[in-house]
Amino acid sequence: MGSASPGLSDVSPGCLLLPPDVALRTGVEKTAAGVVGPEKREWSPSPPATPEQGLSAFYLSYFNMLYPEDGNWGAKVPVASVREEPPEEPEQCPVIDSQAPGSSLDEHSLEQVQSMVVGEVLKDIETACKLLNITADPGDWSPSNVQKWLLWTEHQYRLPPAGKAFQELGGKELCAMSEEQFRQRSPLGGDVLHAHLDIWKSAAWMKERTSPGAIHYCASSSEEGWTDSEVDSSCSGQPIHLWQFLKELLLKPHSYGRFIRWLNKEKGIFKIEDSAQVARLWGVRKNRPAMNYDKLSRSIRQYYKKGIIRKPDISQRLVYQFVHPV
DNA sequence: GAGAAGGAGAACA
DNA sequence: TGTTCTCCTTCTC
Repeated sequence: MGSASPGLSDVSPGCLLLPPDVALRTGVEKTAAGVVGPEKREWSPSPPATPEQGLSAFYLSYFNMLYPEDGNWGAKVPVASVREEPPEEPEQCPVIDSQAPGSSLDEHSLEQVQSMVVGEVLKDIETACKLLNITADPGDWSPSNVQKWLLWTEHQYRLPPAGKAFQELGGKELCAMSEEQFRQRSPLGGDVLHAHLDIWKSAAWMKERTSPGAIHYCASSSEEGWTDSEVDSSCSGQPIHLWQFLKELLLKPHSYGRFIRWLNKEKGIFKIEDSAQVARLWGVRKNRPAMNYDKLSRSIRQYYKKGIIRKPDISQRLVYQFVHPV
């Protein structure tokens, strides 16, 4: 446990997860593969039909739409960023043309970009898997997993609730549905849900291709001071504890730093910046839609007696401390 | 008013 | 049985 999934090892560990804040900031128009919004595009991700059809290009196009104006991206990749998409050609999956006149992408840097993009998409899904405690392959989902994924995706992209429309559907049934069927069940967000499911299916497909065997995400997200073995519960089959969940969020500052962050990592002191969001995430994780911070904090306080969490010496609101930080 | 603290009982694996 | 959820009251900031 705690090792990076095969096929991801060549990916830069730099965290550029699909952060909820990005999703929330940009809305669905940036995500869902551009299938919604005023500039609706008809691009719907599907796994490459042939090995020659590069997966990297597939994910790169996904990334293009995910972060079309992410200024930091250019700084992270020391090469020319992904080619600007022309306003037209909505039917085509954009392909990077490293030979294009004026392009400063050489083959090496292109590979760097491609591998990073693929890695980030997979890490993104991996994060959701861990938080929701579901497998990466939608085909394996139970109806309850499907509901979790729906709840998650709806929140991420501010879609209208569609859980009831997909009730009793397992992953296999879900995967077999066309975009039109998604739209019929959820007229307002069905296309987005379908696009996202497509991305998950593609990722699972690729994962299977690159690493024969079971798909399981037990990725390393280790940052000094905390070890995955004590935090990553999602692969153990054991129900996750709240304190583990909090550590998981703390380990993903790029994704959840707006909600919860370290004040003093060495001492294990952290602050819940957005109590409602943390409670909501916990509720999604535990399938408790009625979860709120009042209840979550009560659970945290139960840890006082157990010596897992305590209030710091200088007590502050929304600030807690892990008794054994390492 | 929001958060903290803690009692008490229920639910669940 | 242990853990977490839920509801509640009281107190503090």
